[in-house]
Amino acid sequence: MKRVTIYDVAREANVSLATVSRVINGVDVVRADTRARVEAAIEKLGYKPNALAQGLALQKTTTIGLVVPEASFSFTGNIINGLLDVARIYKYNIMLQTTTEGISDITDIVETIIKSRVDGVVIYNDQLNDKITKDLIEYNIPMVVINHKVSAPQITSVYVDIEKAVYERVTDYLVRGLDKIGIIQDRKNNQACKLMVQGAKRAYKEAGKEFDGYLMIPSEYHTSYAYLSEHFKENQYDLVIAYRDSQAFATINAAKENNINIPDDMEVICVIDTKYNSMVRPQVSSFSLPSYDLGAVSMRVLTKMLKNDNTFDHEIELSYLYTPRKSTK
Amino acid sequence: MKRVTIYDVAREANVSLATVSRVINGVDVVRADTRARVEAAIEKLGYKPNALAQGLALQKTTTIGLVVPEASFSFTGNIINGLLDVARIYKYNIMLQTTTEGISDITDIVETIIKSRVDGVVIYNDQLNDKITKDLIEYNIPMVVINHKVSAPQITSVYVDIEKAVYERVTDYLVRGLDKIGIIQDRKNNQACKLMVQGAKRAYKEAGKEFDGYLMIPSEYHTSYAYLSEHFKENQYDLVIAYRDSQAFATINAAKENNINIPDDMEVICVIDTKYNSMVRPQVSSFSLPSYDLGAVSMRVLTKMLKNDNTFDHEIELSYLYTPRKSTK
DNA sequence: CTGAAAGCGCTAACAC
DNA sequence: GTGTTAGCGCTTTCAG
Repeated sequence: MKRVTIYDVAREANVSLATVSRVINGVDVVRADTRARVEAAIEKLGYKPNALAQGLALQKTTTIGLVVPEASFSFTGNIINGLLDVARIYKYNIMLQTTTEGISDITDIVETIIKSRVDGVVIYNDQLNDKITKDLIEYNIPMVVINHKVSAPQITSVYVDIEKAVYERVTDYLVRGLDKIGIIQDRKNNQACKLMVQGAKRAYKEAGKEFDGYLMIPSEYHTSYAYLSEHFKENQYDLVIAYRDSQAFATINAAKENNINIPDDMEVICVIDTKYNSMVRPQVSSFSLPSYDLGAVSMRVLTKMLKNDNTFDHEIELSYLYTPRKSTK
Repeated sequence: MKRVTIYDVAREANVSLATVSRVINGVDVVRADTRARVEAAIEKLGYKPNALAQGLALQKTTTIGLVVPEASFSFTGNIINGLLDVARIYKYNIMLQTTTEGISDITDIVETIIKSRVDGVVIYNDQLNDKITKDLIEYNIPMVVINHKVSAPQITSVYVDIEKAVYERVTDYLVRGLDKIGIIQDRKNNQACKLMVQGAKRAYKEAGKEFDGYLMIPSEYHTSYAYLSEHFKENQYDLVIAYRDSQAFATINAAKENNINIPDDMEVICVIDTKYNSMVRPQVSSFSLPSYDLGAVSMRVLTKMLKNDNTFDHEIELSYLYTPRKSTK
């Protein structure tokens, strides 16, 4: 595969490389016939601009880095879809990296992505903490963080207020006198769980009670299902809230095992759901986090950051819509 | 953000840029103390090599392009995970692109990916046909195609023999005298469905019968579920085979709706499954396509192609493992 | 063991 | 309108 360069095209069309550059960049000063000649040459030679060289010369790559956790691709997948859809509109390329719990340091990953000179990066990761975000800020590159609120000039965050979502729902139950509420730990989503518990605590506090329903899965149990099957033998709940739908399914299965009827004996709600929630019986009531939008909005705002368009907020809250289904009364 | 270049490091360390280049590339001829000086300078300045410039100079980017369909990220997600895991080992970066049915031409997508001078590309897409693969071959770039057998020197295919899988299973039923078998169309996976039907046809033919169980979902129905709920009122099956688990779930739900008991009245099998299959009741028997391996093996073989290591086959068949679960007797 | 210099492919002033 | 030329940041002979 011999590569054809801008020089080859120039020679073929009998013009200088500057002119070729002009036509491939749509600079509108080239005479029509010259342009035609150049285009013919490009076609004939099958010339494709080398994005690398362009990137070097322009100091921009029209590529953004995307960092997501490796697991749970159904929800993440939606985010990616949303992001890619708008990336395509603005002609951005995506460099994808995944973080593996424990194994890979988030900052390392961002580091390798930055080496390839992306124009900006989008991060979705539940393991973010203050130390990491501080490191990220130092990279001083346009960045948007999904589902984690951060405040920094170079960083925009796009998120849903999970704390509030849980707070509102829990309050609703407390008002009705239902106060045996459990929140299931999700090992992969510390941050989200923390927010959920915070929301619950706030609701309980306002009701003059104290929240004590955090269901930590002991490490000897490999799955929530295994633990809950045991746990439900001794404990009963009015409502169980899980982060992802898969956990809600596990909860429901564990309940069935103990002859606990959903939703009559116990109700179940999850925060994020996937298409599988529509195929399962009973379907789980959820907050329907706008996964696709999370990705799409993030990319959209990143394009604005990249062109120094400041007509946007640095903390963008997307709303959720609580959707009751068959797992609640 | 002022960028620090190799020149800055050279000046700081009082050496030439050639020397700096040597140390960052681990060329082992630099005297220890010079090396130390350079490393100190790198550290002090926070220098990060510009992968773009390296790519230009080296004519290789250590980046591969990955093209996948936009939907169904759970199975695709596993492929991506597998691919990324081995990509990380070999220090490859990933440029991700998705194909959208109808909207984006696969060849266009590959084209934009090639412009960024990736060293190779991996494609997973069910809409591939002979015309497209022919175009792909012309790009003359190391390429591996997942789940679609192609024969070309520059292309390696990594796949599971779905035709055989279905053939074997169907034969098994036919032998037992069960010959009301349906295969559900999957609009997003033409190719896979075609293979499934081929397998069924072969089995029927060998049994001296003719297969007529291809369940085409009429276009006025938006979901398989909607159609099957109707369809099962009039038709009955011994076995229904779906491509993905989500379709199997739909089938099961539609069956329940018609008081058809799974697996007693009708059995259900799917080809690919996701983690959701373990959370659903009844769990669906499946062929357990090795999604993760599909990605991992593809990346592994691509690295071999890229270093002209020819110790591999150009058609790599991965095996499936038929896993009976609760949806079959 | 280290430095000088050419070249990777392209863009963007600056001339003409 | 079009051509010339100096970078963009790095690698790699080739000298020394």
